[in-house]
Amino acid sequence: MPRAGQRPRLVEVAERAGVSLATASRALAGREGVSTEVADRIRRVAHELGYVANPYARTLAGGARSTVGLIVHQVDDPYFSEIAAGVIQLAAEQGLLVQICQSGRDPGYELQQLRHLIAQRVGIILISGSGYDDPRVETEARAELAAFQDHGGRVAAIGRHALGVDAVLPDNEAGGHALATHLMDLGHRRIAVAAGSAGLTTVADRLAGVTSALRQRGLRPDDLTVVHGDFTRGGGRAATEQILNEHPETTAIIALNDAMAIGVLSTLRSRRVPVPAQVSVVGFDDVSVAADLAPSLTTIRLPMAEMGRTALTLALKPRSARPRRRATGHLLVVRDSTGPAPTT
Amino acid sequence: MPRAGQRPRLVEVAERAGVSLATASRALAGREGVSTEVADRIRRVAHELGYVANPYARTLAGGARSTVGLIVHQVDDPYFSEIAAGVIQLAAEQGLLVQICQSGRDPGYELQQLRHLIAQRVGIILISGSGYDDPRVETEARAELAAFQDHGGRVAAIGRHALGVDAVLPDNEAGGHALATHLMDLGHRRIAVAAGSAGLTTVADRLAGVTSALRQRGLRPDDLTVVHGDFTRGGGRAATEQILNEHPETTAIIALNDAMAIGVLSTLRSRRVPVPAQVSVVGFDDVSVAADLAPSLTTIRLPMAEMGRTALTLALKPRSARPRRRATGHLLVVRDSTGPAPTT
DNA sequence: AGCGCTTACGTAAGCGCTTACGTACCCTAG
DNA sequence: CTAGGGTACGTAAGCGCTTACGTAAGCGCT
Repeated sequence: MPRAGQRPRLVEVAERAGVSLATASRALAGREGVSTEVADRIRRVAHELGYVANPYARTLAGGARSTVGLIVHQVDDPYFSEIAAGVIQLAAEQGLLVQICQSGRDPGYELQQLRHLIAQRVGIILISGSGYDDPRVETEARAELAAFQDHGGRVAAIGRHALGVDAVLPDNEAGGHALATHLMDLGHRRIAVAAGSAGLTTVADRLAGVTSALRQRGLRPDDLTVVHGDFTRGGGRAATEQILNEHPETTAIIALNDAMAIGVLSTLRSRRVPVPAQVSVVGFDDVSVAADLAPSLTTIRLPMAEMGRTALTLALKPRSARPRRRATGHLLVVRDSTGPAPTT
Repeated sequence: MPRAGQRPRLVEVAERAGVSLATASRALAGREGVSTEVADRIRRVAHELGYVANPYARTLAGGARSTVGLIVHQVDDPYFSEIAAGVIQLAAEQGLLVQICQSGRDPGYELQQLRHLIAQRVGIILISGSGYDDPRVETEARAELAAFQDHGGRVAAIGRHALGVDAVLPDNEAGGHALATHLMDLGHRRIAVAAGSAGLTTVADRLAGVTSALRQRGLRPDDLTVVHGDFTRGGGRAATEQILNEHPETTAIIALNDAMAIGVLSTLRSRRVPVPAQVSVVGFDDVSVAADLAPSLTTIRLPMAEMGRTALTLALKPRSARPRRRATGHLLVVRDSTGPAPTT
């Protein structure tokens, strides 16, 4: 009996198709043990009725997980929102819904969000961030995720390793290497780095690439100034102030992500430092505004949307014995923010 | 009996507190009919056990809705991601999870996402967009939402009206008026508008504000060039090309959102048109990069995050007889992209 | 003392689905 | 012709929670 103004239930479909509840369920789940003829009829009736399974009942009864949880630092940071866009798009194609959380770059709060997601019985969790800088939190998160996976949950990390879960990772080190090499090719020798928090694996890796490139060219670590700050525009501004004040001889600033690079450019502009005539600037990520900045930003392009999609793809597969890694490509995009080092 | 490696259930809490399931449920829901003493004991036990209610069971049984659905055009557009950030933050404070969908600016697809959300029994739906430009889709969406609300669902719209639901709305017309007035105060008479799709209410309203301001100053409609495009950076670039080619006398461009303004600035730069010396540019929204562009963008500030929060607040209240409206403030932020009209 | 009313709690009936198990049937082999 | 086995389907037991209803105790009142 259809109930006035209510969504149809599985019983309605079953009745109209003249079968039992179990058969209807099996047919719609595509499970075997139903003759093709009957299954077709059930599917047709379901479609006619506009039947959509109630995900709460389905999950309660132990059925398919229909939602994926996504934890990002900040949705209004383009790096994360572009990743999120990829995740959401693929999820929609698969008929999955995405539950999104922000950790606000606070490891403790991120752990809390993670627990919340687990408590909410979200079946799949994607974490897009840059590693925990608090080892205690890292340990707890790892334990939490392990337990979650043991109960059949699926997890994938984006741009972050050392979490004991599947991960999609850009080659941060190679990217850092490419940036530094590009600058040295242009004659820069006095290079400063505007880095994010020291504890983030992303920062460590990108920085390692930079230093290894310098070493390859015979530059000493002394030639490199590293200022740690926040992976935000504000962090970039603060870092630039410090660099300009303490190392006025700097001719190139490597921001370890584009958000910082935007802050760097903004501060240089207000300080009336011509870019790239006096100081060259590079970023990392290639968020979409990077091309529209003035000057347009030389940076490392990361396929953010694709990284999000890949992570979801990984999480959709059954768990493997050991965590999988997926590398992503990267590309040095040379634009107008870099130029030859000034001849003093 | 606690089951090994499983999350505790309500029964476990009830048993340990020496009460029945019903009492435990009532106590944790904060419902009356439980003595303070017993309620406290139950809450304490629940906390000790790390009990978190299973949202699927809770929803199935007809309890509280624990997730809010949010439909945006594109998560990687700062306007939407800043709104989303507000929604997600407040939702987290309330212990709600946010299901996010992208419509990709396609009304048909948006309707589909809406249906999906409804089919998934999401209890609260927030729509952040700019109205449908397809009247058939609009009608269907309206019907769908009405039925959803009749079943107890809650809906709020952000920056969009005419949907028969609660809405939080910036005063787009006043904003448009303020921008045009600002430019005319600077002596501009040849003004062009880079507008989004003609069907969007946001576009219509902002444009109406612009034209009314011109009329107030005695300018004729002929003095205004309006080019419709996409509410994106690409749309801004295309519009600028057209404006520059067809109306080279233009001294000021009003982009009806910041994304377009970024495209406008980018094209002017590559065309070597000095801003604001030759052409002034204004945007609308004040997305956070606006201040960091070169030149920094004069625009109308909208409290995006707050708009998101307000929408959720509206949706959390019981439905009122007639749709509620909440106005948001707006503020003209003058920066470096506007200056006196060139004296020909 | 007896009545009704309120308060505090327990009992049990679902919510809509999945799935283990049971059953009827047909086919083939002995 | 019967035993054994496979296939297609039905029966019913939950999943973990909310809540309508029932009940017992305590209170004031006549």
